[in-house]
Amino acid sequence: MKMKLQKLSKNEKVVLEVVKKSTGPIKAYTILSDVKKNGLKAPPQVYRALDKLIKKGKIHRIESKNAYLDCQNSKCKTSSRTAFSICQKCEKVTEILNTKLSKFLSSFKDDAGEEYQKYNLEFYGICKKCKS
Amino acid sequence: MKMKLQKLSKNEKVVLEVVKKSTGPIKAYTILSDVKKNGLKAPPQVYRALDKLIKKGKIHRIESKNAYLDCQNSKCKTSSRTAFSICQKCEKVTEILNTKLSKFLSSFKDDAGEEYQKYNLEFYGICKKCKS
DNA sequence: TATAACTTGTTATAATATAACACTTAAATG
DNA sequence: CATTTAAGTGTTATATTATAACAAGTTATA
Repeated sequence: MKMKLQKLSKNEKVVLEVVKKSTGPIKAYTILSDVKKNGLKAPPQVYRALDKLIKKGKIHRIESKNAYLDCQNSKCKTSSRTAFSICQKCEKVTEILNTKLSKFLSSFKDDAGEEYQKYNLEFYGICKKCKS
Repeated sequence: MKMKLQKLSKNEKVVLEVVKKSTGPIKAYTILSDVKKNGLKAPPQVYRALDKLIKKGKIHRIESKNAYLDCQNSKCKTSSRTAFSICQKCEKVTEILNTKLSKFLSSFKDDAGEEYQKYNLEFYGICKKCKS
């Protein structure tokens, strides 16, 4: 399966750095206020970069939080199959990299016998830290 | 496991009817314009009803679409464990009710050994109709 | 009937995201 | 290497989605 080089543009690099250095999922407008020192000024600049970074597998979007998270998987080439655990107390989000899970979901057939190339799974619970 | 009666208020009934008669996921402001003939006028009235309906297991929120869908599962008492298939072409959304899937996910343990009471899974693909 | 819990109505505004257009830079092609 | 095509950028304005805050009405029930 061929892969594009996925080189990053200037704005994409700037945005990715901000997402990377965030300790958790970060919101688009938080990114925007942060990258203003790099000369970026308007929402479309951030959203465009985020969209590309997602397509290039560098970050993920946490749908239930409208927030963006650095991809923790060094082997993550695409953003097509994602799973996360989300703490409902401290809001911590962790990417789940679990072969058994991804195999199960990738080969899952619905009642019509269809498989899916792409999925997003979000687990909600209380993380170990918050439990103790 | 005890269950509240889950009686619906006036606004909740009105909003639920609109969601039910929609052929697919429906957006909050589409609901709003529809329920104006029932006297509802402002977003909070709709959003409040939607939130309650979700809690009562009557509807689901499709996170990646910011849209709301009638629950197809007659036994659906809570909205805590959901799975959907989403056609990327025609946008059709179908709730997946599959025991093997729900059992797998309900008993899934992450690397820290934690299980989760709640999850939302969204599969993306091309539906049978769009394929043919 | 008092009172608590829930529900509603309303205005305003916050938060998230995209359209559209002009312009610049990089890459691919002959 | 000149051309032209594609990708990226900057900018303004606006669309879309959602909530805060508060006043008042309704229902359940102690």
